[in-house]
Amino acid sequence: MTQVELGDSARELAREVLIHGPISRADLGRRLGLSPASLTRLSKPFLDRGLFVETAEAVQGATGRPARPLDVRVDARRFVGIKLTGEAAYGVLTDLRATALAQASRELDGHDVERVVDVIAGLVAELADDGGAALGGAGLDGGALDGSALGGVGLSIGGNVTDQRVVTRAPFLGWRDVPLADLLEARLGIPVDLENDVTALTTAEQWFGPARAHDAFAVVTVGAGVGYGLVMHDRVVTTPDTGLGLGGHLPLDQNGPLCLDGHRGCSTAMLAIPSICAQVGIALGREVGYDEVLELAAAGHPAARSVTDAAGRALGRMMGYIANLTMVDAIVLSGEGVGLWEVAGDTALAALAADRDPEATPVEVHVDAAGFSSWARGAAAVAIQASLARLRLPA
Amino acid sequence: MTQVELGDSARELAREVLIHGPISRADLGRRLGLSPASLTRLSKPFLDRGLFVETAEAVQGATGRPARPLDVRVDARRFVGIKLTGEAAYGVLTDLRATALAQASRELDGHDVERVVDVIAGLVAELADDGGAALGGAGLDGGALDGSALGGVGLSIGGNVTDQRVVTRAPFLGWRDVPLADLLEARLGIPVDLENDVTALTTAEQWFGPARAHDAFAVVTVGAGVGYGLVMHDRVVTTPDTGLGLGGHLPLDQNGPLCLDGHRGCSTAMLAIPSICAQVGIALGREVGYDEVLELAAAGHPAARSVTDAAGRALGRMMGYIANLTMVDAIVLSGEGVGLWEVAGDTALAALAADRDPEATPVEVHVDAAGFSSWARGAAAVAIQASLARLRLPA
DNA sequence: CTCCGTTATTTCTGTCGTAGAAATAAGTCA
DNA sequence: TGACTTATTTCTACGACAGAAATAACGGAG
Repeated sequence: MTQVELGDSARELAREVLIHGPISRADLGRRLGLSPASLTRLSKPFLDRGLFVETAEAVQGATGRPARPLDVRVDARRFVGIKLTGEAAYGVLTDLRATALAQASRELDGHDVERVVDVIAGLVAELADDGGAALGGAGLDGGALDGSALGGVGLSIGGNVTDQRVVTRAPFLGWRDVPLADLLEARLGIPVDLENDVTALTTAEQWFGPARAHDAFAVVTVGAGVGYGLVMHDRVVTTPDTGLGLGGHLPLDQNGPLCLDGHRGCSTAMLAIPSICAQVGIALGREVGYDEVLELAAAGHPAARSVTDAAGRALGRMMGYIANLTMVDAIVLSGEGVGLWEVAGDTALAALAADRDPEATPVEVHVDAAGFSSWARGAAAVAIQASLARLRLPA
Repeated sequence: MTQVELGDSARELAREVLIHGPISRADLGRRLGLSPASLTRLSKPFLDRGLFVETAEAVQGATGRPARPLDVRVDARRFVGIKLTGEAAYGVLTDLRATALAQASRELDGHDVERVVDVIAGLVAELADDGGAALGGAGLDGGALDGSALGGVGLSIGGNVTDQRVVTRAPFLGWRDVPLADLLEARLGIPVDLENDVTALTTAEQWFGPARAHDAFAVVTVGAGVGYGLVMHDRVVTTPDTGLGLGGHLPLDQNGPLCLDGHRGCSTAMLAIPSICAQVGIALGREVGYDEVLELAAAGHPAARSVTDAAGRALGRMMGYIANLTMVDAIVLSGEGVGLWEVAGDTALAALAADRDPEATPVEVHVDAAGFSSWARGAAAVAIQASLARLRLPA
């Protein structure tokens, strides 16, 4: 009756049920290449623990013993995801499938590490309280599975993170080698896992997003800048350069505006919110917000229309490069700037089609309209994933 | 003493020794995550069969029991690789590491399947004879391992191949659904494996190329067209679109010439041999061959220089897109058009650097100067890989 | 020259994860 | 009600693995 960490097959089973549940043992066996006997053996500890539940699936007209599909108990634990920027911490409370239950944010009053830790801890406590979840929670393998405890906190940040423990580089905060996970765990008393923000968001899309059935897809985020993530062979691609934002400065339009780095018509210059607002603002002779830009474009205002059309063509071209070079057939658009899709999505698709062999598989484009909270939700996904990785069940 | 197919660990061991040998069991254990006991158990059948050999590595000054590195017997079998185009079949005879031992080619006298099969069979027989290897050979698990027999034939083709058995689409030959592997095996009496030509070449670079230590890299081929292959997480990326040549028409220079499909400044228009020759030919007012173009450019001829510089910038830009979007840090250039690198490689590297974050990992560029025979060698690599996949050893 | 220390490899043995086969279960349909 | 189908469980054997100990082959110090 000792608790042991999950073997490879058990871990894959847990992930498969989390992502595709409810699902029968027979289907799981087919997907995982395991025998019926193994499925029974491997699922029993999860069922005994209460992490898996069986649902009754009414399938009318099918012969044979009815399947007893397995699912995860989504409210077993709550998780908090925090997206940290240079100005604020944005948080979301979620269940085991990263479904947002509450959200909140707090501004930072400076970049001093201890002050930031204070703000984050306060935000976590607020979110936990909102969801009726106690701090000082336990992993998935101890205590009641009734959503009354936090399973963990995920925190994502623009920059480089090492081993999910240390922020090695965070340009917006001016940080180097900050052991943020340890500091937060000391304050909160629950596990904390860090990740680069684009990698975190990509992880969320891999496990919980509309492209989760694809074993290869790309993620493009549009916001203050342009971010880019990639999943190949069912694994998020990360390298030592993750955090530099290599997708943020692709040449897309040689007649476009300049970005801060002096690149004419690169992805950030063409797509980022500040750049789009600035271009339209010049034409209007006044500052203009992003929502207004999109409204003006939707209403046919010439200057707004011109800028968003060029942005749409640039986005389509970027998706063409992505699909043709990474050979993915699904792309997820996320971030607070995806409102652009409403006014320029058709233009983007036309540009993509122009750069793509007509015989090639069509590229699915999924738009995650959740806006900025997707970043925090990505952080929650990191916490969920880490929680599963730490899980130990009776042998 | 029954013969069984290799388990996963044994197969990985064979591949690791083939790619990185000579290598000690201790190092193999570290690379494969296996215990010393497992290394001994798994390597014994290979040693008994004579496929592995032990080398004595003189390491002066090291303490402890000297290592007995394992290597493959490269001359255990010969392999033939055939690259089939619309006009000819090009062949190469290799050893177990795809090292070319002989090469030959034969023109096709039409696209009739039976006639093409005749030409290929003749070419294989010629190459086998050149290398003193008998047809009607055996797999790696039967007969003497002395290079006196062919282990198999690989054949690569531009287009789509299914299960390494059927050419489902070959535009240059006008073929659809041709069971070429069966037809050739009936004629030759040895295993034949088919593959898309870019996938085959990518496989060869993965197992035997200078980038083989990277678990992710891209391959760009320059020739009559432009081809593109990708390895991610140590696996060649293939999709149903493999064969369409999605890397062949990337927009790279909006002031470039047109390709046959009407794309201005796409990769084929900028880099392919026929396009470069045509551009220089227009300036010279006469037809000009590729070798002459490169010579003129090297000598500073203005028109040739201009065309190859533009091509270099386009290549650099393409490599920038590849590295930034696939996150690889190695790119292999191959094909009969890589002579371009001699005259425009510096220009290409400068263009790549301009599109790449200066803090990002430098991208290694490897140039495979073997020319057209790389295609045939790629086909041989497919045969070698398939031969290993079919291997059965005593339990 | 002998002994000690180090590293590599082999041998022995037990453990663990797996699947095949049979049994059991729960439905539909005639 | 019985036959058939499909799902799941139980029982049992097998194979792959690693831990530990033994063996091997060196270099270096005394």
